Amino acid sequence: MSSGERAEDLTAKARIRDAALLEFAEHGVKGATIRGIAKAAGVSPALVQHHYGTKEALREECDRYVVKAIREVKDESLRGGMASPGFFEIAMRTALPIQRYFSRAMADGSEAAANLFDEVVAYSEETLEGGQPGVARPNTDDLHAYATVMTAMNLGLYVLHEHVSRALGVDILTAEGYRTMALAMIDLYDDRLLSPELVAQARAALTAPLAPGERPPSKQNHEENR
Amino acid sequence: MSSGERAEDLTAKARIRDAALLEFAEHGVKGATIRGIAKAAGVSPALVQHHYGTKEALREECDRYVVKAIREVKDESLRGGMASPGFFEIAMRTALPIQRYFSRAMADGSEAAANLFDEVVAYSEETLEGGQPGVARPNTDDLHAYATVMTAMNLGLYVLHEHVSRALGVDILTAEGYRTMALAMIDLYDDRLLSPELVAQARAALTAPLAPGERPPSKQNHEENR
DNA sequence: CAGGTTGCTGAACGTATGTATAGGTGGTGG
DNA sequence: CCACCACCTATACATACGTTCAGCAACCTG
Repeated sequence: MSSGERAEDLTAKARIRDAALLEFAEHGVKGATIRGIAKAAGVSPALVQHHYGTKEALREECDRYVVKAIREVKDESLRGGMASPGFFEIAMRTALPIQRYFSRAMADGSEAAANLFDEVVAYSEETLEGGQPGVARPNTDDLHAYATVMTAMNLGLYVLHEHVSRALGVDILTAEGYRTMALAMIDLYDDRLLSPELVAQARAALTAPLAPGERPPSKQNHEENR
Repeated sequence: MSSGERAEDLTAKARIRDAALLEFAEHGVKGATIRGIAKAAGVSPALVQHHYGTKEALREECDRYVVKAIREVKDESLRGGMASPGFFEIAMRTALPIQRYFSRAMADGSEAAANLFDEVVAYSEETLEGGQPGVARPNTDDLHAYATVMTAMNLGLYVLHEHVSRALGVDILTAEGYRTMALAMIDLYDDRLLSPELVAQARAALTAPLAPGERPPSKQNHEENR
């Protein structure tokens, strides 16, 4: 962690790992090449094999490294007795290549990413359940689904960071862009966007129309006329 | 959009396109192969080239097709004079392969996906600004950022559909799973999760703390002191 | 029926990529 | 000095991939 390392201070093995992090994040696991990673790390392609064996093993090492780094940040912020739900903190204190790799792994779908997702969901669920100071216990029948949706929404902002950054005109992976985004998030979370009537109506539409015995409609939706 | 077509009723060219949609969505643009697409479509690899020339051209055709389909659904729901912000409707009325392709394209990053994202943001912004019945105008200084974040969050649920579905125990791309997710979304949007104190605190922390000596952000909206 | 057009296939080619092998260099211990 | 070992490289090889090409069958069109 700490990201205080200068590129030249690292061993070749570590430089390869860091380069792989970025290449995998940029082009996806399939799109990244050993040769590209080697060039980015300033070594020969053969050295990549020598240290990590296969491309798949290198990817698993990246998974391990990223999971470990994120866990450390998470635990650290837990020990700090944080007030906020933790997303902000965790996001900002995690090094940029790790964020990018994690976001891409989420979309690409690796086992490690899946485990980490579930872990973040569980963590959110605990936080929401436990009632951190300033964080109300959500008003919902299904806290797990609530935490899942909330987690996916927050992570989604990073998975789509390219588009969010473009729309906002600032890279959200920088302090300035992150601030713009976070402020909008707070506005959104602090907002009661939908009127009580519309909420009730939507809830009714979603809970009712699955008639008993009816097979879930494959894609058509309910009649919404009046 | 109908999607009432049976697989065998389609021309080979259309079957190739449909197969490409799914293969691109499943493995990404780089991961999908001409041979794999051909096999899925039940044709020879050479026919893919014959109809679409190159892999890149095939991808562009998929982009066009998907953008067109989503626009049609969007326009249709607009003409219907919808009440809700539209995400639910648009999501549910779009055929599944198109959803999957679009979600993946968002993460992979194609030009068409970028344009569509911006378009959805603009559409959300108008909807929020215009004040649909039941939808309050958001309480924010930066409506564009608000709409951007909201759009990314909603789309993020689909980009991460694999993980959301796993955590929820139901495929959110089915009616039942979608219902579970949508109910949680409504709970979330209807909720004031953060206490006013915490919100104020977070806002203060985000607007103030650009360290002294650090260059002030060029893009700030108003009131920057300290 | 001749000629052409359309839809489609099998085989082949050039290239990029993951991986395996042999070798080379520099420092360290005996 | 020699042997060893960790670190690193150049080369080679097999595979998978995108793409090209020649040709076949069916269907018009005159």
